[in-house]
Amino acid sequence: METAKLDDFDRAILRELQRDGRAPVAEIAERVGLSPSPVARRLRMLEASGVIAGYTAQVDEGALGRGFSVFVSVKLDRQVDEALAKFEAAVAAFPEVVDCWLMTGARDYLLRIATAGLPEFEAFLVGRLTRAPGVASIESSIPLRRVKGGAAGLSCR
Amino acid sequence: METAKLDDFDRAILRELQRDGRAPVAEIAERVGLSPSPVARRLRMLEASGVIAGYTAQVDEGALGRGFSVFVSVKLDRQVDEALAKFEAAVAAFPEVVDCWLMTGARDYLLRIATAGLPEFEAFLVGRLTRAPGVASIESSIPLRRVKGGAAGLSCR
DNA sequence: GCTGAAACTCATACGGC
DNA sequence: GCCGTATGAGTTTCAGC
Repeated sequence: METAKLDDFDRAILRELQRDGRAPVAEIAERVGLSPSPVARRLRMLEASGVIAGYTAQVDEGALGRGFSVFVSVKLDRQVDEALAKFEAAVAAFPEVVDCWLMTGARDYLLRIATAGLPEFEAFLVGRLTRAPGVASIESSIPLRRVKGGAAGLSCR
Repeated sequence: METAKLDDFDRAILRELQRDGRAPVAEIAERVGLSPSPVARRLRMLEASGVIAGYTAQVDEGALGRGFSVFVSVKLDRQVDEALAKFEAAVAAFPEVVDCWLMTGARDYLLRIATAGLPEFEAFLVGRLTRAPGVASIESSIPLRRVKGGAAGLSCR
């Protein structure tokens, strides 16, 4: 897969699809100023090249019993490859972990945990996350409210 | 809008749509064990009640020139309503800010900034973010790699 | 509330420019 | 590489259970 060069039409199509991932080709075509055929062809190109990784419904986290988020930074007891791989495998298997980044600096990982509420978060923290392989210490930060985000670049204009 | 109660079929439909937001109704119907008609009706209900906030294409951040992320925590000089509102309005207008949370604790906001690279991040930081209304101090943390996430709950099983 | 069929909209392929 | 048309797939509506 090669990183294809995108022209203004491609970027316009991507913007429309970020705004509405189920938008019909005909509607996208009208908004970007093209007929449906080239839009469909560009779409297949964007999907095949990996620029569009997929499509997803933005489901309200509260409706799925995951309306309460906590940011957790994790430090491992060792930072060798195998230790990272084991911890990451554990994280991948926890549905409560909705986001996870390997960091530079004092903390090794930054995670966002989504559960139904504080009691459920506590149960996950002490029952599962602290027992994940290699975990040395954990710090939790509780957000009050999401100001922006959810879909990458959704509110960009 | 009332928080509707969801049954197992609704949750199955939501799971399918998180996995593939453009999945045809007929395909969803087959996977959840229903005929297309009730799936279409439930879908409209889920959209109308806000359980499905929308649909979006998962666009590769690198392809849009935003492949480099930095986490930034921000402290304001005051925490009264008007100060928060002004800062949040500024944040909403910055396309580089892809995620923003109002936090409890020592720092007021946690942001994820996405730019093309470190020089572009520096330009955004000193030229725009530090000049946003009310900003007192900023701390940056640079991630090495995203381990999990992107679409809420995508890797949940 | 689900099923199945009919009407309609939308997506894909092809010929022409 | 785009436009316009034709064909087939997918969506939506409605009668019946």
